[in-house]
Amino acid sequence: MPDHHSRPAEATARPHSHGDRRPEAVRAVRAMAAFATESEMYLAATGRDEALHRTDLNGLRVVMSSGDEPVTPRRLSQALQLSAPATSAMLDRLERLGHVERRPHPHDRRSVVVVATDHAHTVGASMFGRVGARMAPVLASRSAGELAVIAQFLEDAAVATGSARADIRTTS
Amino acid sequence: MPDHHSRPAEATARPHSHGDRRPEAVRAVRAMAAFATESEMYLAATGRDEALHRTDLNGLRVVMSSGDEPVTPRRLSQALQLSAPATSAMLDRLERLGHVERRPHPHDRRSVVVVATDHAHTVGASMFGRVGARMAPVLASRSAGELAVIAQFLEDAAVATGSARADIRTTS
DNA sequence: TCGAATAGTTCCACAGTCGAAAGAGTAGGA
DNA sequence: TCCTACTCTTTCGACTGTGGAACTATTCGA
Repeated sequence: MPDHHSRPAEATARPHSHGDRRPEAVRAVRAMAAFATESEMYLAATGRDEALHRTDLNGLRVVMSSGDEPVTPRRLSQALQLSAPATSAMLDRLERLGHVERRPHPHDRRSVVVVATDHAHTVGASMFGRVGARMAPVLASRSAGELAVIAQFLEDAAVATGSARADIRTTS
Repeated sequence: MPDHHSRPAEATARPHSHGDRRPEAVRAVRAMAAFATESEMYLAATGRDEALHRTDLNGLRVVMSSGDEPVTPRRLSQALQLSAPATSAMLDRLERLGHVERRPHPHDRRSVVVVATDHAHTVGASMFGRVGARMAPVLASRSAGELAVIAQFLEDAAVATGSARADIRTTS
């Protein structure tokens, strides 16, 4: 997605109302784009390192962050915006590599419950640990107050991005 | 990539030195993961909307944000971590859809220079405009001082993520 | 009880990636 | 100046991920 360097970005960053033209806002938007791009490239690189496709990594993320809530193929399909066959194929790959197990659903015999294995947790630890190590000084050098501002902003930005994605469906 | 909900994340967020265990830091890391995930999903959704693969969108981003520097297939290949044939195929797709043009390189006849068309700028404007509209109130509600803190943090976080990606190559 | 709907999997066609190879061009050293 | 090694891009072919259609098993409500 183009950042503020490109023509259309600057021309259309304020489609309905006047956008925020403060230089701090421009810099923040550019920084968000750069961070999003680096995150995507890190995902792709770790995927190559672990022989996992991007979809597989995202699937693991959903399974591993579901808490006590059982994860079914249906739920994964919705969370990842994948078709049913693609979700099945992804689970085939993760199962073959020993990252997940399909278990019978406790009260719906059409379905299965997907659980992550210890191997998956090891891989996740390695991935998160690597970026966590590099991120530690970035976090440590900020005060609690600054981190709270940053966190709140990113939460709001995530919601806004999700709304923009929903806008695509309603305008198509 | 697993966020803090998962076991390995918490267990390994401090691989060498003690990580930042302040609740504000935990919240910030989680917010970064959520924002990165939403950004990736927005990219995928707009890609589907415009019949453009994720690689194509990233390619356009590189072409459109290159300023005066000529973009060659070689440079695109490096920026996107794609093989030469994959870069060629991507340019084929973008050219066929009228988003880019391949022009003769001014002083290296082996190469070409890739330029974005007005059509590409229109698409970029639409994509950025949509998310820009949703992001506008998020930016407008922050002071210049807050935005400066946020931007600096995300720039540092992007560098840290890039370093983590480089770490993959050296430890593999 | 039965029919409609749901859940997941399989089959198959399409599309994106990369290794190998080929052709054209460049650069540097003898 | 010329030749060799290297570079750049594209093409070919094999592999892999996605999604539509179809199938099977199961669930649920009339």
